Amino acid sequence: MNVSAVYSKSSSEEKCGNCPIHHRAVCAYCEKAELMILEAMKSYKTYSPGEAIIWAGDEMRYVGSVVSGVASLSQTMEDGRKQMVGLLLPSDFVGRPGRSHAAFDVEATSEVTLCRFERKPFEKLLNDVPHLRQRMLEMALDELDAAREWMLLLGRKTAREKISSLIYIIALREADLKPGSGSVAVEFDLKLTREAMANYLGLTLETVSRQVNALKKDGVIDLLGKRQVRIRDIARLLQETGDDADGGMPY
Amino acid sequence: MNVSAVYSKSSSEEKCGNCPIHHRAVCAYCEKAELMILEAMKSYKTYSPGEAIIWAGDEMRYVGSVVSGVASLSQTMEDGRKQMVGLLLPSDFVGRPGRSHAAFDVEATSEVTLCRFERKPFEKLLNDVPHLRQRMLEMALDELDAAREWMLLLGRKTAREKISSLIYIIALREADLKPGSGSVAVEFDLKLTREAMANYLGLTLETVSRQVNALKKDGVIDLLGKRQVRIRDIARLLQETGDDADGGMPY
DNA sequence: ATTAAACCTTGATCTATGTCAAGTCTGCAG
DNA sequence: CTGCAGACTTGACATAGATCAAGGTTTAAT
Repeated sequence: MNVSAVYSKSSSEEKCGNCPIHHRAVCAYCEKAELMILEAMKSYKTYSPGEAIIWAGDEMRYVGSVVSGVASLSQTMEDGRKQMVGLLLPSDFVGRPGRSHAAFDVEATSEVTLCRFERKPFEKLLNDVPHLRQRMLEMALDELDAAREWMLLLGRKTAREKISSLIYIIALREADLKPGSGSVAVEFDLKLTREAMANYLGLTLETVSRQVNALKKDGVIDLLGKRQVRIRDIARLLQETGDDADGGMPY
Repeated sequence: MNVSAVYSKSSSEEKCGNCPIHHRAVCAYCEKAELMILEAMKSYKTYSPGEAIIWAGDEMRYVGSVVSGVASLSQTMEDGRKQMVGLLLPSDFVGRPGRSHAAFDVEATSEVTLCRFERKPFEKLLNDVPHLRQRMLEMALDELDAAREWMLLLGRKTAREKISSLIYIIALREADLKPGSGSVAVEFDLKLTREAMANYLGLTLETVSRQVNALKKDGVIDLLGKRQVRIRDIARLLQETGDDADGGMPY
């Protein structure tokens, strides 16, 4: 099923009220009247896997929200070393208001649908609509916390802990979107190649492959196809991440 | 000379107009009238080197700006592995509005003076004063960019590149505060122990020591005392960081 | 059905950085 | 001046993860 098609076709589906990410995105706090302004401004665009959404240094004409799919924010060094610096899942915001050019590359990892606004008018709106800027600040601060959690992972965790953390985080966000899945065995698609995972975790793809299979061998997860993962025991997985059982994790 | 004493003694020095960080801090866009509200609310507090400003999990009664000195934001794993996730230099903001408990540890690295506001009233102000929330959002987004730059460093750079990047970044901020120092040989105090550097860079202190001395041996920097550094050739140092000569660096 | 491209796995080996263990230097308290 | 603590350096050795190399699978196009 092609989820994005739903959003690019029928205009009756373009009502913000029906939007699956409405309660989490920048627009989360907006009221009816405010949503109508956004509705008038927005346009959907769908990108295919591997397609570039914007390159670092490009002029940033649009900003917007990920409606479906997974995109990656990344940086590349001159010699080709690449580091993902953000994983953009549904409801995450793309682009930085108040900056005319993109600081990082954004690429569609799976098929991605964006709900876009032209940057300039959106910046104006940000000044005029309190609910919008309040949510924007909140999201920026949440992302900052997430980035800092990730710094701990990159700087201090072992390869096994890194892989476990990634799977755990994706699982949490997946479970969140499909509510009602308590602590039953969670099963989902990673939507990332081994190489993409490696770039996110600061590892090589070979190490990712070895560690994923080690987690399988040790009975922490099952693999049903290369990217389809079932978590056998969430508590066990959490242990493997090296994180405090309770603490921090702002996800 | 004890800089902080200046700010904790005479009340004539507590005018925001005289404040050395006024043009960069959260209050940067505030007008006279707005500054007067802030002046009425603020209090200074000085911490000695090594002292904790707040621990992760503590209730966050105050937020505020670093006026002088260096503080570190960090996270510690149960087994003691520690990662700094932010270096707080003068004008940087401490604390997260909209959150009641601290997510990270904040410690004074050198002697640190903070310009503090009680969190609750400050949050209210953030809603009422457009200039304040505008700057707050801008600072959050800048920090997010900086955190992402740091993710590249942690995930992909070699030890030598990491050390070079750290020295380069501190040098830039130092030079910024003492304007007029063009591309002359910059000389400054790192204000960080080898261990603090290691925790920031995701290395061990031994590796930091070896690489700092290697940079000295290779004529990139001079050491005048353990933490006093002179950069012989800034362009050369920039090369050693592995970063694009032009691109990114949001500092 | 056959082939090719993209992705993934697995093995053998190498190396940057960590770990462990002595030291050295500096400044300060007595 | 002496000794002590904290910060730093240096060496020898260990190892996690990188690198290099060869196949294996899956998907989809011809």
